[in-house]
Amino acid sequence: MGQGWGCCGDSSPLPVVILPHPQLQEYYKKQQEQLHLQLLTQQQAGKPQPKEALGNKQLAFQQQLLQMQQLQQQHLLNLQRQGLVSLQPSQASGPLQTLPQDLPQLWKGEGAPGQPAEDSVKQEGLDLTGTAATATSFAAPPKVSPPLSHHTLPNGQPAVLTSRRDSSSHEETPGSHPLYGHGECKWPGCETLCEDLGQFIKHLNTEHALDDRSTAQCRVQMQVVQQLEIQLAKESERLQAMMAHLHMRPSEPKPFSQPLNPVPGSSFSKVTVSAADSFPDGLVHPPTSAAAPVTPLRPPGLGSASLHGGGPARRRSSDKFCSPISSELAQNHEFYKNADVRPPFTYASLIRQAILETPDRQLTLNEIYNWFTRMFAYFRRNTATWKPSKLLLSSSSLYPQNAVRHNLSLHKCFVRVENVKGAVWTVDEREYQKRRPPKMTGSPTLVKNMISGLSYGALNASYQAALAESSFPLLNSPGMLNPGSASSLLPLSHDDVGAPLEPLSSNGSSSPPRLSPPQYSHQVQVKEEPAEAEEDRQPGPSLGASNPSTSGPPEDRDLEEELPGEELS
DNA sequence: AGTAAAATAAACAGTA
DNA sequence: CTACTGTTTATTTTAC
Repeated sequence: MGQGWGCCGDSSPLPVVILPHPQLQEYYKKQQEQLHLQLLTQQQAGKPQPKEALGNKQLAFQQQLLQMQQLQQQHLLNLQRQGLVSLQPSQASGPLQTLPQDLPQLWKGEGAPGQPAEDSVKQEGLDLTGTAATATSFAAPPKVSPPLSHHTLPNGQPAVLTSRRDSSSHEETPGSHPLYGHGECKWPGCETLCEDLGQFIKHLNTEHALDDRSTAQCRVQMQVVQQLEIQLAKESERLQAMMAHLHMRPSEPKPFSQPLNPVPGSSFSKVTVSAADSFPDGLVHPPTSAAAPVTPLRPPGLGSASLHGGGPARRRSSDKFCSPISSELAQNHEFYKNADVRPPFTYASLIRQAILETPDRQLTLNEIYNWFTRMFAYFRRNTATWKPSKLLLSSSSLYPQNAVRHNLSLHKCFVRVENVKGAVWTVDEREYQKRRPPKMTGSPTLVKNMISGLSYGALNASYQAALAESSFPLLNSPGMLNPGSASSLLPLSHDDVGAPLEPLSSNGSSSPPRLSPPQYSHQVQVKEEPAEAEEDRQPGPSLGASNPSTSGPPEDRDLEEELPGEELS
């Protein structure tokens, strides 16, 4: 090795945490404080209140701050789900450590842990009231007593830390009320205890009827929300900028960050497909322009799998279930494209993916090269690894080389087909499936599910669940775990489905070129079997020449039953 | 510790 | 001869 593994040095086991929880909370507390003050002033200026009302107002504000906090925590959660904010291992020292080993490498880079993030966060702060206070206070040790500190819950726990209480408002049961939770009225400033919903409703109607006070409180609440939205927009914007910045310079510590917009599911497939399809062949992105930060990237949320990159040298770790490659790739397509992270897939699976992504299911060697460099910033940046062993530093357009060629030649699953223009490479799906014995690791659940041949959705879910479970506990939040559905729309998604457990049926006709059989006119070279024991399969012919025409779209051969009982290994 | 698979490196042959 | 493509062998790493 020793080639240009630029940013991915080996072994630097300390994950750099961007925003440790405590800091974030402090930060948000500060924001709340500011907001609190500001709102207070607004209120007072706007319309003078009787003293008592003011006291009441303060209570109301506190309540609102709680809500605001809740929003913020949700935001934080979102960030965490996206992997933008790693969970401070420091606090959850133990089990959390299942974080992908490569994570450190992603973060590793330059020195001071947490520095950049902290800087960027504190530099702006909440500008409701002039940033100075906010900025400094954030940087300052958390001794600043939050305005809410006196607002403690019965158990003495600062309200700040008990989002649980508020969160109930989101998970209401049919018979509940947004303003009623945990037996008390959640109207800003009102914590009246109500035995049941009925009583609460009564209370609501009497105490919080339509009057000046209620409307004023409502207005304040609106402002709170508004401010939060503004703040959110700002933070999002900043995040985008950070992303852009980092993508532009992959040599920087590379968080697996993604712009906001965790568009769940829906747009994923579109983005991916279009991106994959839209690239003209042979187009190689200039390394420098790699950034496409504006597009809604999706988090490599799946966590570990996607982060298995880099490493001291090579690591194909997840290739055991490397079948999810296309979905994983689909989901994190943008990520790999921009982040200098080694994709956790084997060359073979990547090559296959490249080939299968094309309508014809065939690629020339050069096109495969291009696919690699196009799809993976990593391969763009580590061209040294790719260059032919020979020497030529000069020969410009030589990127992926030896490894790809080697793999193409080595694996029986890659079949060379000659057409008029030259030779193209295709995939013999059957061979590809064979070459991976169903030994897989991962969570027992995952394995079980795979073996029992659950639907892709289930499989994918459990896969993700397993990953999330082991790596990113917070990923378990409902929102983020469903990309499976999206990816299942992808033309290639079926490949993963079948891959892990269900080798494709012998028809394996693994997609004869759907469009242009003519090209296969010439000879098909069948690879020599090292082990002569396999006479029953004819990879080559099954592929190209034979059964041309119709062979429906790939989707057809989806989950064909029957697996070739025979092993091979 | 042993093994299989993959990554990596490199030599070499064929062809345009 | 050079560049590219393709095959093969050897070694090292990694995961199991």
